[in-house]
Amino acid sequence: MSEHKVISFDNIKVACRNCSLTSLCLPMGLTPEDVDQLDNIVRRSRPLHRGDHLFRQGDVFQCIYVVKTGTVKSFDPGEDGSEQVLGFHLPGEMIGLDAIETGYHHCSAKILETTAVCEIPFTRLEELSSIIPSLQHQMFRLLSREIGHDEDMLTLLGKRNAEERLASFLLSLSGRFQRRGFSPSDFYLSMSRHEIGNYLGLAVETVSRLFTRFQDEGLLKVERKHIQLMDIERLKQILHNDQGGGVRERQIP
Amino acid sequence: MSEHKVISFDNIKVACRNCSLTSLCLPMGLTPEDVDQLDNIVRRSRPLHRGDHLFRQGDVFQCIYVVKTGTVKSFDPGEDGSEQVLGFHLPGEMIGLDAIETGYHHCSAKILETTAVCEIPFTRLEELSSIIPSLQHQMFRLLSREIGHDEDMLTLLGKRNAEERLASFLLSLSGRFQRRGFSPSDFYLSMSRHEIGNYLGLAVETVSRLFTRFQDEGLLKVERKHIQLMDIERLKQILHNDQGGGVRERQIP
DNA sequence: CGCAATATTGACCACTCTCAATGAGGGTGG
DNA sequence: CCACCCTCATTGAGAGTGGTCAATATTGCG
Repeated sequence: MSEHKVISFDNIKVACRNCSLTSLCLPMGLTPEDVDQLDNIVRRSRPLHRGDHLFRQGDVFQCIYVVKTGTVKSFDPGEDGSEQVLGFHLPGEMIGLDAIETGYHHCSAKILETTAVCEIPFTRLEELSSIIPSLQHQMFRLLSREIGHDEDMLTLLGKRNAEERLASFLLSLSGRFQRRGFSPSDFYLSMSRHEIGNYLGLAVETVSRLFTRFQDEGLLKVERKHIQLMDIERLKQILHNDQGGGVRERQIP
Repeated sequence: MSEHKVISFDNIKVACRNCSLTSLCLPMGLTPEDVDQLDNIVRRSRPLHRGDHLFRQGDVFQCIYVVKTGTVKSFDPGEDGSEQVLGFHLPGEMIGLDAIETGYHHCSAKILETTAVCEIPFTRLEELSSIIPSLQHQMFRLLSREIGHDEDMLTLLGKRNAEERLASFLLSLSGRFQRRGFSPSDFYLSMSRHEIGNYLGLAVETVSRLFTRFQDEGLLKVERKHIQLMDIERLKQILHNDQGGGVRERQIP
């Protein structure tokens, strides 16, 4: 029966299975029956278009979202309109986990390119998690992963210079594309330079200059949104460059 | 029976109840019986001393820790010894949530001043969460809160200048002390200037200079570790100061 | 086709870091 | 109990990364 669904042409089911599989099920020992149960509570939304809001900060929290296709950015709109981009979400990635605590969305989420998402009503997901221990475990893992990722970003913003930040960003994208079966070295950016800079704590101009410099140094080719990483190894070297260089930052006794 | 424990002089039980209450139970509708069950799996560790490691990055993950008294700092030691301080944990706060994903600690944790913690074996906590839906919900909330807090830190590091960062840091401490019944305007820092700077993405010298400046401006009095906030309102104003000042950062269309 | 948004590039400047020297505590051992 | 040392904190001077302002492509959209 589970098999039936996988090979069926019931697009909605298959689509949802895809999202949930990627983020929720694949890594853990969920039985096919469990997956079916999960599938049953997952809803696929209408296609969303660039500029649409998936939700806004302060909205009542009802669903976790999983990107199926497209890209979503999450951001803190700030009290006065000064955004802070918190993340770019590619297919298979979840959005809205920060809303569980208060029941209201802690950040906003906006569509960067035509996107399909799966909606998972959180209350039902909780109910199911109580019944299926491995699903509960998987949920804990997902939340924990988010924390770990945010901590990595804190290190990026707290310790790395502009060059290292952009290299890290590109390599992150590269890896995420690769894991999803796309080219790790040839892709299109769905976000603007402005959004990249905002995300990395840099000015637009700095991002632009760095792209130019990276290109001049043969690290990549860039033409607007189109990126080709020519030397991934050297990009990785940038990350592990001068970390030990600063004697003073060596350690906190 | 639950009442009995509360008024008993079984210090260990009471101690553990205190931790679990603060972080795990208070905000949610756990019944006294649920709390008892939780108490039964919570262990109180021996007192730890300054410099001790609670755990190290890469250690096998077994327990969530809740600070009972004292202060703990969590940090990413970095591959070469360049630390990134990720947080300072006061009584009632949890440590180790980022380890759930992989089963290995994602960061290290070190004692800043003599500290007592409660250990909560995570496997048993998971088992209990399956049985007690409101505990599961509370766990999801705790993890979500951590994500939200990290996101706030990303905004701090990505958008705020040195002055705003230190003001935000002091106000955060102030609020957390107040919530625990201590003075919000008169407290001792358990971390060094170096650690504060590291946490805020600033050099030690910058932190030191800012303390001096804040004192000169009458915002606070500082003498080594002893801080007295003299004008909390003005400190808060610093946070909401020039955010709208930059026209260019107004919004991302 | 033309306007608006986006991106690139240059010049300048400022915030913060780095380097360096001094002072103040805190702990240890004589 | 004091001297010594080591770490931590403070302060000053100078430098540099990256931000700001501004002008000019370039693109995309109505």
